[in-house]
Amino acid sequence: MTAAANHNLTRRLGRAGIRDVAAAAGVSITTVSDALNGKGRLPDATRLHVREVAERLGYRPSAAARTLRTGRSGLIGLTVTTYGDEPFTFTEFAYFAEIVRAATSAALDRGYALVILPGSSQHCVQDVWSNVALDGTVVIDPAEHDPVVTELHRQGVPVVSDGNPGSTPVRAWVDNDHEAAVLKIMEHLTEAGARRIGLLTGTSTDTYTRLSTNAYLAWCESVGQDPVYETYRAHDACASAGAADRLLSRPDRPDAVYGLFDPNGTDLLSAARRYGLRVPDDLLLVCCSESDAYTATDPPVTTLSLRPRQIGTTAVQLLIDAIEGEDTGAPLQQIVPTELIVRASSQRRPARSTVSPPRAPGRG
Amino acid sequence: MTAAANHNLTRRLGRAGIRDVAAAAGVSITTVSDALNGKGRLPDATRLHVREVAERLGYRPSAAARTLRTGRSGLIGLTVTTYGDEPFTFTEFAYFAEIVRAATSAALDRGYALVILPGSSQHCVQDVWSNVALDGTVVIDPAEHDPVVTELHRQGVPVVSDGNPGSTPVRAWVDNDHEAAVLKIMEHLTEAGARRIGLLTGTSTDTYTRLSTNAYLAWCESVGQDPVYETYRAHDACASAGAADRLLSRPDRPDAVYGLFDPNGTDLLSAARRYGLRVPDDLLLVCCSESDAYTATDPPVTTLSLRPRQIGTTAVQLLIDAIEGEDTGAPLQQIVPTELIVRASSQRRPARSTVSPPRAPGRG
DNA sequence: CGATCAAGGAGAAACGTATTTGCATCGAAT
DNA sequence: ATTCGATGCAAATACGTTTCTCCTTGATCG
Repeated sequence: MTAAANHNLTRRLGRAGIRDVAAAAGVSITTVSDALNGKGRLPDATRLHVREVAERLGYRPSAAARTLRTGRSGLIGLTVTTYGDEPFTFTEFAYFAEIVRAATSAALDRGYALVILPGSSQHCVQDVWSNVALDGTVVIDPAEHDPVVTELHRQGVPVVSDGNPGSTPVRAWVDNDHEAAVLKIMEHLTEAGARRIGLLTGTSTDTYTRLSTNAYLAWCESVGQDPVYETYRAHDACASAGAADRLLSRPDRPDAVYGLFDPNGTDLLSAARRYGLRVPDDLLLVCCSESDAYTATDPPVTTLSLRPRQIGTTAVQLLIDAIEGEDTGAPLQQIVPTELIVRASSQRRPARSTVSPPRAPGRG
Repeated sequence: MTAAANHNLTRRLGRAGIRDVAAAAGVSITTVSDALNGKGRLPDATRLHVREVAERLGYRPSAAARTLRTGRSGLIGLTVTTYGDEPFTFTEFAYFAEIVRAATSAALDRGYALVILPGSSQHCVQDVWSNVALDGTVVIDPAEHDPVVTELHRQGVPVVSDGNPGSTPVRAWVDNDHEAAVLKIMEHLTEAGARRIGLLTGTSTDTYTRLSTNAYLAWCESVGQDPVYETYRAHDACASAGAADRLLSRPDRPDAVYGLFDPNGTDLLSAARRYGLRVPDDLLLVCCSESDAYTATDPPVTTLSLRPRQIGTTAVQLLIDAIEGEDTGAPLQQIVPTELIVRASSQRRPARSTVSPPRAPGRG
């Protein structure tokens, strides 16, 4: 009597295991495993027979057991900074949502599933993180010496980051060239006739804010313009409007503005309306956003897209390459180009049909 | 010599396991497990000592082993219908994104992680689904006799659905009352002065479309209005504009329209512009959308929100209750109320300050 | 003084799979 | 006729936990 047959007598409950299949097919566990996974040397007859029996019994291999045995779970993590209770920052919502969407898709395409995990600041981090077996993780915008990344690295879990990881040890990373993006926008506005370009930026010290602001300052220096900018707490949903207002009420009011964050566009638009400034005639406007809301504003606003879909996809590709040990020769650092979507707000003399006529200043 | 100590001699590679901790602490494996999990009856001294040793060794329990042993993975699935390569339908993007966001958050709050999985139509479904051990799954908008749900049910995995599951066997479900929502909108438009209300609806047979359309037809019957509606393939990104155009070019042109899908708002707006119709003066407009783009259109458009955040949260709550066997007494079917966000497009005489003056019809 | 009991902890059996090793059998080659 | 390699499959082991059972040791009580 085989072990499988013996086992078969002892239990009748629960779902069918590999042992049940072996018993039912009259073969050993090994043979079942080999037949189902296409390994070993078995004649086609055996293979087919085993598969047929497995099918009939509705056998599904236990993911947990397989993971334990092979050390591979087929799961990759994605951590998104959480503020308060909600994952994803509100203001960067469309950006994160697109990344998640693209990353999920890219992972599924290669047979992996994606798990969304909380960022370092969560309370019950330890719990949830250590309760799931990950083959690798994508970390969005890791802080310098990020504890999550450090821990993962210690455990030998490959990490790919979105955003320059600094000295944090990651396998690869992907990012935009934020300096180049700012320069592109400055050039665009200049060509559209801007004389003094202002910036709406944040107070936080994350890489994106820092690099972009510095690029702006450097550009100012290079063209001999005095910097004109206002900062605000970018993660405070209400603060944007105030900053926009401050920027446009300055004595040295700019005739063009670039806003680094998503809500800046609408807030600048309504501030401009309050001060009787026509866009784009009196004020050129660009903001960084993934939202399609700016196709329908009055006027439509030129936006800079950071291409979150490509970022998500690329990060996952790099991660899975690392997991599977495929040295694809792809550079370990990939730069995703940004995309400037030019709309009416940054063109001085566009086709006028869709642009509102000048109107008297009123209370917005 | 204990088994743990014995083991300690034999292996020196890889990460620390529970055995290594036991050996280093001079206790048995059982004691380590109990100490770390707060079980068994141990004096605080032992507990502390074990924890300290575990910490020093950087011990992290293997999620796979724990899952295998306990039968619980701490993972819940979320399946989102995928079209082509991308998960989430484009037109319903904001809706799905909000559900995912809220579901993720709700899951994390209760110590679970969320895995996004492909819908039934994917090619490699079998692979990815059976490679991850799930404690339960939220299925969005399951089809009648959905194969994924059926299979999960067979495996004893609890399922909660968003949308009436019909005869598909789920543990609980959550949905909006789509009929009530349509009636609410009809009343709102009527109060705003609408005489003939039109509908922009889809050709597909999913529950949402069907229920909403039928509710509209029933309402027409009850008030004695001839139905005025156009249908289009709602998942075709470009088709909406054509349908909006058709609806407004009819001889029996409605003086108010409700659009069932997200893009309908902007498309109706530009169609109205093309035909020289002022919104809201000549045409009242409401559409179902989660996008905040409609706060910034000209004029802002009244939207119906299906409250995807509450849907996602509730679905996850119900699912985890089912997983943990907590009969909270909560009804197994929960209705999430919809929210009508009234903006200028459906108010005949609003505060006019932000509304554009009438303009001559032009080519949009 | 022997029996009872509680505290503290050790042993060992699962959980369900993948994999390594090894045992037969059989045809062909020496 | 013996050896040999190839073929088809079974047994056993390991993956790292959790948990059930049981053992030991002092202390308490009748």
